[in-house]
Amino acid sequence: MGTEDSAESRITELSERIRQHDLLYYRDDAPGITDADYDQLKQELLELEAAHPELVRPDSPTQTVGADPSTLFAPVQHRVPMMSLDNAFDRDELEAWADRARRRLATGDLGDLMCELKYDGLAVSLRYENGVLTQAATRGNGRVGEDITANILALEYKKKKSVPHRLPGGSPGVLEVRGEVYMPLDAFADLNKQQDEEEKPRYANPRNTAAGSLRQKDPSITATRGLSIWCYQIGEIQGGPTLETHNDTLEYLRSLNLPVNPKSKSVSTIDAAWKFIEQCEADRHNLPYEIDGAVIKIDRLDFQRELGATSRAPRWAIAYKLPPEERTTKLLDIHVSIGSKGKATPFAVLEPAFVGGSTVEMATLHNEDQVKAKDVRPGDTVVVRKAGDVIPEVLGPVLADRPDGLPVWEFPEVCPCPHQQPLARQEGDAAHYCRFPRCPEQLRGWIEHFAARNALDIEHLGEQRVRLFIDLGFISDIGDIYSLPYDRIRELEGFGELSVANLATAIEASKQQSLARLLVGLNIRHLGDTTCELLADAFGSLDRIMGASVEELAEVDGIGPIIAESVYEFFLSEANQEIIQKLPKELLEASSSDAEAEVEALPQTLEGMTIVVTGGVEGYTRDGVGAAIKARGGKAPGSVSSKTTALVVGENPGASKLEKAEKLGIPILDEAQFQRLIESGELP
DNA sequence: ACACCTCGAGTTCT
DNA sequence: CTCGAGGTGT
Repeated sequence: MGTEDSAESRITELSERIRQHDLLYYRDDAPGITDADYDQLKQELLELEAAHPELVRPDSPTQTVGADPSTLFAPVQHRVPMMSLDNAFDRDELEAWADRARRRLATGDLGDLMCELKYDGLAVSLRYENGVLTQAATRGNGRVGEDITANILALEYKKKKSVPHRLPGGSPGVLEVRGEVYMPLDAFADLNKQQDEEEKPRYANPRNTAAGSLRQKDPSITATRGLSIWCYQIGEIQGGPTLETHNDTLEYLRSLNLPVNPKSKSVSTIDAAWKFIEQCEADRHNLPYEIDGAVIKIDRLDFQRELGATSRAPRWAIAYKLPPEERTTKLLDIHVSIGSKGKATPFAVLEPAFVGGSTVEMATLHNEDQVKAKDVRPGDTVVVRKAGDVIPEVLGPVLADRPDGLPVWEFPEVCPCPHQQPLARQEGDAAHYCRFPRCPEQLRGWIEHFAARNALDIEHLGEQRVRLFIDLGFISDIGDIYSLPYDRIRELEGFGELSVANLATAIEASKQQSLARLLVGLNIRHLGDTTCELLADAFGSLDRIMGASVEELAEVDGIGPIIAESVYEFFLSEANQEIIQKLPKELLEASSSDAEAEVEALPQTLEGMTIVVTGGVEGYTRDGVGAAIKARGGKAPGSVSSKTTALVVGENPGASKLEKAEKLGIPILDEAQFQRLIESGELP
């Protein structure tokens, strides 16, 4: 009894003292105690609480309210949606935004503008109730994010620029703050130094590493990553002061010891805002953290309310995206890769260059004409960038740096595989092809294609293993996949009992796949997912497709003479017929997918509509969205055209589709509107 | 014959 | 994402 009492009073005392020191540290910026002493107090409290869990109070300074590990990454509904921002890529677009806003405002005047940096990190929401951090969540899709309270609490909160667990006295009943969690460049450098010392792979860039760090299941790992945060917005506030401008908001957040970036600037003209942007661009690499642009906001909050928001972004703010980074590097050589159907694609082999957040060593050059048009030659210095922020692209040579007499690159005459068979380009074609039927490169491509997700979907049979099995002579066509010598595989290095079993199970499961997927796996020229589905639906069985004439094949809507001929030719080949004989009976008897029954069961709400999706939609995989649209009678092509009924904009949308849809005046839907559309077929 | 949709294929890196 | 090319409608 006595120990319980003394423990309780000691806990109270420790909590009080720690809270006092927190206040001194945060509010007054004047630590009243050394770090070591502070840590000792904290340690004692932690130990006491561990010994007497029933005495742990929710507002204890060690707490971890809502930080129950089981809630980590649980969905969190944002009470006020976390919207994304519209983008401007040049001065004209910035002016256009300002004009639109001016026209919407009764006064016709924007008032002051707040210019802020756009930090390259992860948007998060922090919820304080009565001054205590109760919940932290990722942005997610803007409406629903993931609970990361435990990870946020684990950040070294005594360090400035990190997240305080408690706010100073007099803070509002409810305060939901938005900010960007980022990894400072020095923390990133330290982490990589550590990786080097431990001979582990380096992390590619601070943004992804910050994201990965916040996604740790073990918060103590997150704690070591040196993450920081910049707060820049209030989502919800109850019982706080009256704020009139965004500038007030920033000042207020600062007064609560929340880290607010000092580089924000208030200006009164678009001209000055543009100057700020230019300054950002110039300073970009002198900052201790990464930015990817600037944000311009209308300062007065009453103006912000008057302007409101579109379905996806507020009208009172615009993000200026810095142009994708371009770098020069050496073009070491141009090699050719052979695709599963024999297509020879030239690609640039580059001196590794760090561009747009990752190191680039290769980039496709598409075909001979593209190489000629760009006139890039091995030995050139070339300009490289990331197209759409992801795919490396060679823009062209820096002619001034070209060595004298550098020879023009010629397309190789033979296949890079050991058989060195000729590569030929047919009249009217852009591509070269290797036509050697037993080309090992093509075989590898075919096997990979057969096992791929949209075909037979065989897990655990990836590039490495395909290569290995071909080299060992285990596989010389797709039929061999079903008679792999497991006894010998078991003896290979890197194959345990479990991995062999996994592989065997995955191969066994693939026998249940549909006819359409089998067709995809057969790797027939001109046939892809869509056309295979068409054929499967029209004929119902492989037998009937094999027995069909060119004319019968071409009768299918969407199949023309060229595809029909290609299919007919494929099945005419004796070699192919033999391979098909080797496939398991279940597969050969596969019928057009069972999904058909379900398709009919769904209400055909999207009949006659063509819905294009950009970005990821909550609750669906990328392919899944298309399937959901098609299952309801709609079409889901990959690009926007004048026939498009609506464009659905999800997470991380592509700029090109959005732009095109805007130009064509096609309705743009957010995820909520898309949900409604799917359910009822109603366009907003 | 032509324009405009679509589709397929190859591709990068984490 | 980008390029090339087949299919379809005018």
